[in-house]
Amino acid sequence: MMQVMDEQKRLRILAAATELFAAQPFHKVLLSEVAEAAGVGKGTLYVYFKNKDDLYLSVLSSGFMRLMEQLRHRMSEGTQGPVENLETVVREIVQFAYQNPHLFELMRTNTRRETRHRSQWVKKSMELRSIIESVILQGVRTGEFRDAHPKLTARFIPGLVRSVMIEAAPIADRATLTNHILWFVKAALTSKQKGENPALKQQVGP
Amino acid sequence: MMQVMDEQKRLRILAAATELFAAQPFHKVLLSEVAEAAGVGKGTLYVYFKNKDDLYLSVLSSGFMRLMEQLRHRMSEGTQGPVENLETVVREIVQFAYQNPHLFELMRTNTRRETRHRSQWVKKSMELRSIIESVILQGVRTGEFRDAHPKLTARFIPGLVRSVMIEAAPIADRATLTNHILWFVKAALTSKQKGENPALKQQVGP
Amino acid sequence: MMQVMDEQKRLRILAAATELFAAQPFHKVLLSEVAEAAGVGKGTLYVYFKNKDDLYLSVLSSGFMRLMEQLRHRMSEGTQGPVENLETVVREIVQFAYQNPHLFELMRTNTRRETRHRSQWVKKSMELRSIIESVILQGVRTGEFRDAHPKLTARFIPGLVRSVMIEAAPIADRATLTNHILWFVKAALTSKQKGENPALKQQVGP
Amino acid sequence: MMQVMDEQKRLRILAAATELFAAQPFHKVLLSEVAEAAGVGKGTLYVYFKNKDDLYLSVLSSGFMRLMEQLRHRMSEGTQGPVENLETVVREIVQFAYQNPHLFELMRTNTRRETRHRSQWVKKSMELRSIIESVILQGVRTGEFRDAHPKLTARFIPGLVRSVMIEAAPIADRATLTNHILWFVKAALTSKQKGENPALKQQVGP
DNA sequence: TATGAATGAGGATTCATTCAT
DNA sequence: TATGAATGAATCCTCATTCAT
Repeated sequence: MMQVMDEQKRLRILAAATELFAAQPFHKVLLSEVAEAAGVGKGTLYVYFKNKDDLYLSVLSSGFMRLMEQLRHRMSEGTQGPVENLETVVREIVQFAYQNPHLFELMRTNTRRETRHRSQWVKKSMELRSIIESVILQGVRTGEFRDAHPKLTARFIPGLVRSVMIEAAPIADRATLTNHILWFVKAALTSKQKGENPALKQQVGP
Repeated sequence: MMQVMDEQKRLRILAAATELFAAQPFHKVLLSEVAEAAGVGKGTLYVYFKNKDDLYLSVLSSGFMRLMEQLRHRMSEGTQGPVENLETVVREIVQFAYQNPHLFELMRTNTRRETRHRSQWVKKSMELRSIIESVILQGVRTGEFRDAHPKLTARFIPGLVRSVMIEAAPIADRATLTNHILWFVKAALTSKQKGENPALKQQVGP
Repeated sequence: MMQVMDEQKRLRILAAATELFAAQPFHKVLLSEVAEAAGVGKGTLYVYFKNKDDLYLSVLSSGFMRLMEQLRHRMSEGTQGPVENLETVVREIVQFAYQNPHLFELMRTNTRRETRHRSQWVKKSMELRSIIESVILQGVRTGEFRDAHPKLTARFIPGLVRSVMIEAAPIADRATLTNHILWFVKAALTSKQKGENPALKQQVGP
Repeated sequence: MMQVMDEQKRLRILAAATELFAAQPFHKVLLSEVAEAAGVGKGTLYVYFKNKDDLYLSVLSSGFMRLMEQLRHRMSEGTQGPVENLETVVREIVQFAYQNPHLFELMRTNTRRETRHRSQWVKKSMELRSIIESVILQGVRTGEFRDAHPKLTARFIPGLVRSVMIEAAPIADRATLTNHILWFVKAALTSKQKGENPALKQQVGP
């Protein structure tokens, strides 16, 4: 009854909302402001989104999907060695974080919540993890990386990037940050350090 | 007026608020729920806290200060080698994260919000960073660590821990997680990797 | 402009609106629902009706006029005794009520609302009353009926039918209801009961 | 958590709402007006009522209960003959209709709808019917009344009164109306008319 | 000090109506 | 003539905050 009438308008709203939600906490963002920023009427928001929550979740969800799109695209461009691939992945995430600073800050928890967005989010989230994991596994296979728990590592790398972006951005420029993150991750994975990661008490789940 | 009469009550409120703020975004947390969870009247909240923002900041601030207390205490117990010290710091943070899971999830951005707490937060935050940084510097000095930007590293280590706790906790037990974090950080810092971190374009700020 | 082009469409809208208005109070009936039920676009409603109020009044008015048409037709078919005429009138109203259950439920108050329909309504309403009244007067003249205030009686007979239809329909079949109403009205008007209806304090108006 | 804090205030709100809902259609009644008329803040309405619908239903429900209260009270005052009892019942209903003209108009359909009010309404509704029915049965037993279907008659008498009040009120004074209704009902029930109400096709339900 | 009923500013949401196509 | 996407005025409702007890 409303489906995709004007995708352009939907995107304009999404863009305006992204900016505003990133700049202020949820409850300070007025839908009237979103509407004005998007150049549409207040009622129009409700044509494209169920309500404020839905709009917010859509902002998160769509941003995340954009990241995945780019990542999948880059990864499919010919095969590289694990180090190169790791660089690509990390650079891509960092670049995305720089291009969507607000959005990246928003990628916290809140996705736990209900709704139709949930499933898409979970799916994309898993896809991201598996891309990272496969890169690590590739390195382990070639002997260039060492990692007793690629699954764990894969899970927290995006969060690590986010953490750096938020905490360290104020004191370093983009190139420095990117290099530092890359160095840190590569250093960890290529380290010859021994004796760590003793036998696991418990199997690591999926 | 508002001279705290019952510290126990204040702590009960803080504990209830911590849990709720960790479980939901700020605007979904109702003060009536906080009051009920704490077993006090709604009005009582205003005896101990200026308003909702103040309560929120107090939650962050108080938890963070607890962490600092412990950390400073542990660090003052005799001098150790940099690796041991790093282990201590990381273990302490992880332990704190386990003991205050809700609080730890809260350590997001929101430091934007100003109030009287702001300054305390900034101060404690700086203290934590400088402890971590000094440990890294110690290692660099002894040649056991390599790090072109200890300041940056110091900044994101707490966030790294947070990220791991949140993302990876569901699929691994405590010991595994702790070891994995320790390994990752130590591996990175002790790596003999070369060629990374070229000259900085810009001075790294304070 | 707005010259009705498709009488069929107009009737479809009217029928859909009748059903919906009968099922829910005015403010719960959405024009979007009416449009959908009628199988037309929302904007089309405004081609045939000035606004929501106008549509509502048209529903009442058109239905009522249909009743009057039938009634006038039946009454013109030769002259009968007052009892037969009363039977005809009541049966006709009951039959109409059965054929237009939704519409009949709608015959509530709302004549308050003004518009152009108002006058038509009032006119038709008066015509119905006067038919009923004339039948009663006929009976009074022949001595078969007794009624100190035919005007009053004439006014509430349609409402009486409506009341029976709504309240009693769930527990009795059509024949039973019809007979019961007929019996009730005839019994009242042919009763030999005395002593009631003392002198009126005030003239009964038009 | 809110239950019956100040019954007086609840009644003030109910009274104000009754007046306003009777004077205008639902959607024209503003809660801000109700609040002002009741001398309370807007938010207070929501302490005592779930929402606008709930307030509306409460108005209907409470009014109806008031009628039942009075009626039950009057009926319990000593035993009378069926004619006297019928007079009492009808007079009581008429009197109530005069005292609550708006409310009486409201007693249309809308109760079909959901909610907690529903059950109370149904219960009171049944009680009213059974009082009327018992009076009719009493008369049938003493031979003073004739009625093949007291259940049906009992069901529509309140609606009959309502109908008269609405349709005929504009042209007659109170005494005239009351007497006319009484005469009509008594005339019908005491009529010696014969031959009506042939065998029923179907049992009359509860 | 503790409370929770009362409040009303603030903002999300609805839906009749318009108008470009 | 027919449409339905767009609109924003109109209002319901929320919830942090106050204050009398």
